[in-house]
Amino acid sequence: MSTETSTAAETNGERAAHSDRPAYRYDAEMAGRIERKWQDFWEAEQTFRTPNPGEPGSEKPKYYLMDMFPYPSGSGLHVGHPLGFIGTDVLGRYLRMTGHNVLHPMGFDAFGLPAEQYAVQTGTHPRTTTEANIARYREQLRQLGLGHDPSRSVSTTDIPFYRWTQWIFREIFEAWYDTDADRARPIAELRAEFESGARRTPDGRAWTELAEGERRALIDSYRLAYISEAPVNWCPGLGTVLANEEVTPEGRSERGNYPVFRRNLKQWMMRITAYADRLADDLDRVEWPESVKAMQRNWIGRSEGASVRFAVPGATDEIEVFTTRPDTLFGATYMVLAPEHPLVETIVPAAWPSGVDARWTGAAATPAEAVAAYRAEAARKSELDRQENKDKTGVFTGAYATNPVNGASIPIFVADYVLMGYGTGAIMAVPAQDQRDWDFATAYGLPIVRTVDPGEGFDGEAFTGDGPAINSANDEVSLNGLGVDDAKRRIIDWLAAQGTGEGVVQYKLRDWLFSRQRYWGEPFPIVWDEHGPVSLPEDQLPVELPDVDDYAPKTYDADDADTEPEPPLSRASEWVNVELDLGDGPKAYRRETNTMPQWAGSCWYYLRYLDPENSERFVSEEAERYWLGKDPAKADDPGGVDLYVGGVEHAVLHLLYSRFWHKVLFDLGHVTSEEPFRRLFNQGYIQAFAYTDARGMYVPAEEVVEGSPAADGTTGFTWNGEPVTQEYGKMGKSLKNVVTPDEMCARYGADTFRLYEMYTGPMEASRPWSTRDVVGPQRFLQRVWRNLVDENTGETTVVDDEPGDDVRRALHKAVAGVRADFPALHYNTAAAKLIELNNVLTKRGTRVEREIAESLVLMMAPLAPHIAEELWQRLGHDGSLAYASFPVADERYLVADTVEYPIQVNGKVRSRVSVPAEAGQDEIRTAALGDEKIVAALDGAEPKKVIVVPGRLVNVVR
RNA sequence: GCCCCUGUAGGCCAAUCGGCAGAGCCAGUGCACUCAAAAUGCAUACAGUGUGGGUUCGAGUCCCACCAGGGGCACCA
Repeated sequence: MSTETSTAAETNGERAAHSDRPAYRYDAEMAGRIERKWQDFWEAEQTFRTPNPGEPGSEKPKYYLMDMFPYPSGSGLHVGHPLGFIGTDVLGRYLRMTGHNVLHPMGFDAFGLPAEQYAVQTGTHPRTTTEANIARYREQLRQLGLGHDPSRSVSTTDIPFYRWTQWIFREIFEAWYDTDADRARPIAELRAEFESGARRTPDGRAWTELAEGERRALIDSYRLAYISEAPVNWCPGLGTVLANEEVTPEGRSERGNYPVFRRNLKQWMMRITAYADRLADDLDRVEWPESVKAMQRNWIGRSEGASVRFAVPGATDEIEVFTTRPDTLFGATYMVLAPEHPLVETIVPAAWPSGVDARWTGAAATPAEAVAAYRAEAARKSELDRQENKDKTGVFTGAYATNPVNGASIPIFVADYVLMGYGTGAIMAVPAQDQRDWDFATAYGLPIVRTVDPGEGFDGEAFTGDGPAINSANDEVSLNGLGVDDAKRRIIDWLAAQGTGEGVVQYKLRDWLFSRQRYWGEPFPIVWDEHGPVSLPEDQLPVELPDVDDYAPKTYDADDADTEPEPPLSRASEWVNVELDLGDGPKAYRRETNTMPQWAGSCWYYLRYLDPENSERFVSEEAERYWLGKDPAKADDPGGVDLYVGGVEHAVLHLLYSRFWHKVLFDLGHVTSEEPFRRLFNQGYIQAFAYTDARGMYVPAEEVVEGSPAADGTTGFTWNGEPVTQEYGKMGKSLKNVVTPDEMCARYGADTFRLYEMYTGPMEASRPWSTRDVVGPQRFLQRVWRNLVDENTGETTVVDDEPGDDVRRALHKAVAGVRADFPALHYNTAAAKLIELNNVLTKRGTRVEREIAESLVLMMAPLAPHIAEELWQRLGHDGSLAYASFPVADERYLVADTVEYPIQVNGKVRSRVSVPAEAGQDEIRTAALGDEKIVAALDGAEPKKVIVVPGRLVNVVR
């Protein structure tokens, strides 16, 4: 604030110097007083306390409105953050005034790395930092006048909250996916099936023959939350595994720049892949932006194809491939295994076949050497290297496979363009119909056989389009002449009959890595005994985070890949080693020392808002059914939050994880809805200009002066006289372009700030922040105030006269428009209509009639609630207008007596005529053709055609 | 490379079913008020809708191609 050159200083200076300003002018100071007054009032009166089913008020139609909750960061909010929050608040306030029981809660996604890092540096407990940040956020949000129900605010770090996060984890752990019933079921039912013999064990032994350890391992292999050896990003220098996003393209940690290694480590996984089909299919049942649905479908990556087995003469194992183009099998001229494929080792012969192509051997003496060298090279490359370098490389294994459709002997290569992580890690290569295979075949001199006719004049390489099959017949089956889809069906049938393949569905979606070696997260409700993990019974929850001396995981020599993660909790040995009675008498256990990822709390917080105090259940059945239940009036409605607003950055992960958890809870009978969020809306972002000087350093954006563009192409922006370069993008501390809501509230008031944010564009549009434009909305509020209140006395100037028809028309036009705009989230146009109405009143210059004044105040209340409440009170009403009835348009004032029709001749407006509103088409036509300018334009000619659009225009074609 | 979104006045944005390109805000200009300025009020200029085709009586709106900006995916067999 010390370097302030802004108008805030000017404003304050002026006020001091000009005490002749009217005492009751609506300025920032007045706005501030009004805003604090009404915020206190709403809090004291519990205006926004929302009734649950059974309580008075719950008989109204309900509406569950929700924002994606924020992470309370140490730097607080900037003006971009509350855009969505204000948008939902406007809708909530509008819906309350139109008779709805609106639930609009707010909470905090408060586990996370920054608080933990701060703790590592300073020794401050993350809870201390987190709670301080939350308090700051609450203040910042409160001053914006958001109508949240404060009694429902939750934080994921609250122990009563994460108790239920643990409970849900336990439910997931204690469940398995029954693929026959296509739903999750309790694990006890699976165990019962094994015990009774209804379900057979994989090796056919009876349940009673299995040792306890074998039984446990078998059951554990079915669980929806399970332990797996998974390849993860292990960073010894930081002592933790990292998410993919936390690894740089160079294969180093984003934080600290330490080497990161792909290593198989034991981690907790969630079996989200069991839900792949339902997660993809149910996207058709929700009202979400198509782009987000597309991203989720893409992420799930369902593709239908066939699994085909190729025999390898001399080897015991077959090679199984996945292909989406089984119709091209006759064109498969070689095979490729991923470098990590386990069969690589077993099929490699001792020596090269005679006459092997020199390009295939990698100049190695034996296939084993060639393959070993290639695999070592591939292992060195990071995943990104492999993706960036699209030149096809590979090496021959020395072995051949037999194409099941024609018995052809085809060479088997190892190449890193085939990924172990997708399909079976092996492909049949069809260069004629796949560009990647074409590229490889060309480089290594492999044959190319077209099996789809690309048609006359095709001069491309691989042909991936549809066309009749050619060269595709054996003694038993012929695909020749069939289109791609028919050919696929026929060959799959044939493969199935032969026992060499069948139709299958593949997904890109992988199971979800769920454990982190961090302190500031939810502990797992899991202990370990000699056989594996055991969930704690419900009555032993929550498992609270222990206090520790050191919040950091154990770190190692940065290059020592062969180290093991040691989470901070593992050193809390008194907490880790416990004696518990889990039903079989007291026994020693070790606690799970990983913690859950930050996504865990956000997976279900929308459920806790419904019933935040419940200590018996994560949410009561009644509350869930009332707020989230399926709407029987809508076909195939999945239920869920009525409107969920947030940024697109959560398009996949958060929204997919939540949907997964919700479906598990549905399957287990804990909720009645099938989807968490019935309707999703992505708000745009407030962006900002930033400026750099000649050295590329950011300069304070607020102090940059805009000049006129110079002839040499420079933009004319200067800072301290120095030319600077303008950039456009995010708002951030390091970019020196942050504007905070606190500043805006101080300089203009919260209502002006709210109105500005809602007014500058539609909710879904991103747009630049422009402080100088904020005066527009402020002037509007000032004019409304001045139209209704005497600036010198503060008394209302409203009169009880009957308004004239002209004003009534303007009013009802605004009412009708605003009633359409608010529910559609078109706040920018709603505000424009209110400004228009107020401009009519201003221009008229007379005292405003009560009927008009009250309607205007009610209509602006969702956007600018504090000033509206204040005016409502000054107009003589007691209490809040939060539940007052929103004005209804009267049809009588929406129709005009006469309509002015523009008359076009050949599409160009030539004249206008006024016609009574109830005139029929013939009358309008006659009036138009009788108009003297039109008569002149026609010049005696008979019009070819006359188009009359009722209520719109007339077009005469000559 | 593939997919999605967006291009309207100096800036931000409006424009029901294809029907008069302008609702509103900022900045600009002029005037009033003022000793003056600020604030306030009043009045105003400014684009033919990214480009090129097409469909139509009529296109910002529909279709095709291209350009620019933003986003997503990217050897997924």
